[in-house]
Amino acid sequence: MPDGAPEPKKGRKLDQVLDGARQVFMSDGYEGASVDDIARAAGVSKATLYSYFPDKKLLFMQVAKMACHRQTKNVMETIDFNAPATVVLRTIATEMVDFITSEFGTRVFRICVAESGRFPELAREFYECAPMLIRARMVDFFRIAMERGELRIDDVLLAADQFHELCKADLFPRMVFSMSDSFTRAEKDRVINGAVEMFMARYGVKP
Amino acid sequence: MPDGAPEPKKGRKLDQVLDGARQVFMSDGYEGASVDDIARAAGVSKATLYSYFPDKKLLFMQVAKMACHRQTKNVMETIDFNAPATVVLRTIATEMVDFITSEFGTRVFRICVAESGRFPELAREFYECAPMLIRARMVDFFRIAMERGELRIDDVLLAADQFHELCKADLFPRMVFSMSDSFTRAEKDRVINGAVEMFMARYGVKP
DNA sequence: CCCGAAGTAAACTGATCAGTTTAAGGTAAA
DNA sequence: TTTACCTTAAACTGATCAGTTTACTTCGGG
Repeated sequence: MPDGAPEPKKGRKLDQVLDGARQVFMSDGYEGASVDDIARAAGVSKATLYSYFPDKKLLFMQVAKMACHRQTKNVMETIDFNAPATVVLRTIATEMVDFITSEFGTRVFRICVAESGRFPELAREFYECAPMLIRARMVDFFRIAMERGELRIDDVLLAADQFHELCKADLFPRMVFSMSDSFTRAEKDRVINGAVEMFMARYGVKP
Repeated sequence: MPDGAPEPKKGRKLDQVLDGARQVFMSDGYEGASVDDIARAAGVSKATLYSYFPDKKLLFMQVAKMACHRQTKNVMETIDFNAPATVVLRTIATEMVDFITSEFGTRVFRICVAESGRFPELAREFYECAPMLIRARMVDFFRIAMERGELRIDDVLLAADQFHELCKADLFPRMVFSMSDSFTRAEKDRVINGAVEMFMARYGVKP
């Protein structure tokens, strides 16, 4: 059976390698991270590292993929879609905002953008992981809420994307351009409330 | 008089150097661009290049700054703020969408994000150039339209940021993650109309 | 026509870094 | 204890690249 996806070989130190690589790639990016640094951070020799991964590129791909997948677990899992629309929207918005403003979220985004030329597959993977997955779950919710008569939406995909973007207002540029590195609860709430109110004004069914 | 901003010295070939550097930086990013490549693209010797700029970093700063400034000229200059709100909003949205979906816009954004660690001043400059300038002009317009009774907005800064984000729905992630490299008029219009309708639903004064 | 400033090609320096090799040290199962 | 494999530190290779230097050419103003 041909294995098209070259999974990394198993071994005692695999997790150490991945952990060290994650740390260094996250803080220095792809080009900025030297393999010697990674080996040091992993507490492993360079030779060992190269016994697990044939080159730096594949190591990076593995780390980035795992980070993307881990990140979209747990999200959207615990939401009760039968709550009122404003409640569900507020919950989703809060999660989005918390991710956008997290150190982790910014780092991953920055690396994906910076390396999207070098690793098109990675950018694609991230895109399908984060935005698309969230979008699909939001569309699920929209359909339920429309059935309940709470929302009226013609283009559900556009509506989902719009809500997603609304959650980035002000915060996202400031994070991405290193203008701020954290936000108060009040700053976040301003954006969250703004997004929910705007969304309901457009798509909410008047009582 | 101390000159805090070290302007590049003048000379016959300065423009050639800047042009070549712009091309190569745009297509390869900062790290990816080699000075030899730039000199070749500029049709200039490496020594000449170094006679204009003391190092690669300063050359890059100059190129990026010029690109940012050039980009925000002309925009928002030719808009008649006395037209009806929906017309003005549609015009602004169209310009934003065209920029977001342009090769140039994506390239500049990508480089600013990738190098925001290496060049914090550059990210700041870009941020103040693009988002802030547009935001300021939009706030001007909001005030006029509010005076006319067309809009009612409590938090004008948030409203401007929201409109800006709405114009990125769907298109922006696809561009930035290299999922698409161009869009049909219909795809753009869908987002533009969506943004204007949503904004008016939230902030428009009912007739 | 001449002179000095500006430009050029090409070689060179020094540093960094991905990836390899070597020779030795563990460790665990049989 | 033997055997087989995993790990290690450190030296090494080869490539790339920013920035410098050198010796030579070009060109425009006086």
